Amino acid sequence: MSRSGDIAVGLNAVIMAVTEGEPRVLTLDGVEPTEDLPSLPYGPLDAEMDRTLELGLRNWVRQQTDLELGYVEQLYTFGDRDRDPVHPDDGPRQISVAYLALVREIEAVGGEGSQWRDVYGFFPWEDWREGRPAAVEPLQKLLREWESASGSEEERRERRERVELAFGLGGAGWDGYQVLERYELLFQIGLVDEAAPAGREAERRALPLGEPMALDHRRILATALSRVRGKIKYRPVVFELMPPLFTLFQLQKVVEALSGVRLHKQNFRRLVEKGGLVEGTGRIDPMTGGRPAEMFRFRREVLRERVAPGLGVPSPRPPQ
Amino acid sequence: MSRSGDIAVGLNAVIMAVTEGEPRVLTLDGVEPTEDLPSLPYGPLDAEMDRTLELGLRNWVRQQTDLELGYVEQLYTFGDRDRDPVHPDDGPRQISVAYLALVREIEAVGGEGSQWRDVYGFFPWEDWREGRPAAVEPLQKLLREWESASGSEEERRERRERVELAFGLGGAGWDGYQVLERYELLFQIGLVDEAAPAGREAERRALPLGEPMALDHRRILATALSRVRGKIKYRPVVFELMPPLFTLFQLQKVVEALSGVRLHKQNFRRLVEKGGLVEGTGRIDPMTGGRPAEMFRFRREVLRERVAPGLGVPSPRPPQ
DNA sequence: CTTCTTTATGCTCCTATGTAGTATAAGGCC
DNA sequence: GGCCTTATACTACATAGGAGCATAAAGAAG
Repeated sequence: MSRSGDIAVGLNAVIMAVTEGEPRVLTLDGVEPTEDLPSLPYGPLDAEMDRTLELGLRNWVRQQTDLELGYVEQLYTFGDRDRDPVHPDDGPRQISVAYLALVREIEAVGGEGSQWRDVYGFFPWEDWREGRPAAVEPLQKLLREWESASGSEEERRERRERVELAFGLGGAGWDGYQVLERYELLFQIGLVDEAAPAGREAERRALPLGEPMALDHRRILATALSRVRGKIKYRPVVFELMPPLFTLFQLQKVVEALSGVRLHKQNFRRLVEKGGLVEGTGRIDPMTGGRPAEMFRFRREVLRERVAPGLGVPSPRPPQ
Repeated sequence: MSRSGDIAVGLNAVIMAVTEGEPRVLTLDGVEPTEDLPSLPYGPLDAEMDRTLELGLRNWVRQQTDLELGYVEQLYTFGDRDRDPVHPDDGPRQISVAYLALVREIEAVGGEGSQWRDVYGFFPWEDWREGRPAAVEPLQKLLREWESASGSEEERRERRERVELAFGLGGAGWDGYQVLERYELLFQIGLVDEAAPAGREAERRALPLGEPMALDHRRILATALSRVRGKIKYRPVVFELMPPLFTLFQLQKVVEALSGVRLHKQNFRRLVEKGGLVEGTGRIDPMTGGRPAEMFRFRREVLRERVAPGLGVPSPRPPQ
């Protein structure tokens, strides 16, 4: 493996938490060469010091933010030459290996400029908890226009397929898992700020297209949200985001926050209890409203008992 | 992202096909510094020429093997400092981004030294099509010994949990998806050739531990098999491995080959037909034995109609 | 103290899906 | 024709997932 050209390897971290019912991501503001856009924390790989990529990540996250990461998994490696269309390539080729980390609640975060931000501030169209988000309708209209604005019949069909797949316009409903596909489609069409900041400002400003991020960081965040939504179904990763004791309703709220849909309360309870994912402790919650709720804890043993313990999210069935 | 130390970025390809009912992987023999062990094809990233990592991969695969890749997805990025315990680190830090590619049948492969090999030759314990593989029993016995061979109570419990999780010794059955976890466990225990070639030869030779590969390539292959087995459930990737027309039985054999388990014939048929994954063409197969079978083709439209079209593999329920 | 509101919890019904077995069809071969 | 093989159809049964109703237990309002 010899090297052709100059290459720099960096590590990106998508650090997520859910607080007060909102999924949050840790961002840095203004520390980048990319003006004032929020960015994901990242650092270079220290080829000599870091024995593994993941350890390297943990190290500089600890240094920069005083955060001790628990659950960490590798997400994806981004290495396109033109990762930042605004500032074209100069200097060494940037490869960055992105990681997803889940932390419980919002722990003390040191480091100047680091800040928790709502994930759905970057993807307003992904939050279906209060019904169809306002962003979806106008987006779908624009996508339909883009479909028909193509020259060849062949390309029109291709476009149509992509749009229907990503935005659930075909027979299939909206698939919460396809966060990345949707973002990339919007990016490619040039609707998203990062894509073409010089054009179509008026059109864009009229739409709820979400806050932009530096470089391709919003793409990385989309990848992270896709992964979390997928993984929650067959691995008990939610519990990485929960305190040791929690009520079933709190747990449900966290799952809803991540998956972006409302869940049926009774069925959710049945799912986690009969699935052996949690066990009751006699204790009672200091309450929120009505009848007090029991506090539960995660049952680690479930990992040994079941093949794919997770929290299924209802597959959005096609309307009708 | 400045750089500390010297780093080289390479691209690895796990190119899989299924022929005559066996999953195969394209390997190179003897072109490596690592003696005669088979290795996965790989090449350096050309920082100047390759616009994206995936295009870079496609380029040198085409050059080296005359193979035009269709379906390609990124697998994982390997960057541990000691990826090859036998030949300790010297020279630049090696990062390699591994990709999974699925090709139909065995197409003409140019390039000297390239060769298709059975995947289960590297992981004999993963093929449960003919019932429990011979490798499993002795392996489980050794794993149990390793469990109890620990000093502290705490560590013993940890080991037990890992073993039960990976090898289905707890209440949960064998999970076909955990290929990587199983390989890493065997590696860590030192049972696998790549791990400690100087020790325990006698013990190892008595066991069906699979052929070794160069460097950490067997780990990469394990990652690929995990991914394929997982993905097959919710995406119609099998069809990347099929010819345009096929009988349902042929399709079933390919799914069985990848997932490593036998499937119920009638139910499989119902699954793919009622799931809208395929459509019959009036044509009849030139046969194999009994009654002639109808030829089917993949229905691309299913992507638009269903959220997660795939071929569920029965979850191995705990015996009793 | 009673009533209302709120949240927690228990239970039932229904449908989709998954699993397994049985029966019939349509070829080749003796 | 009888017998082999494989394909295809249909049926019975268990279970998981979805939606709704009913009851329980707290605080707040009157």
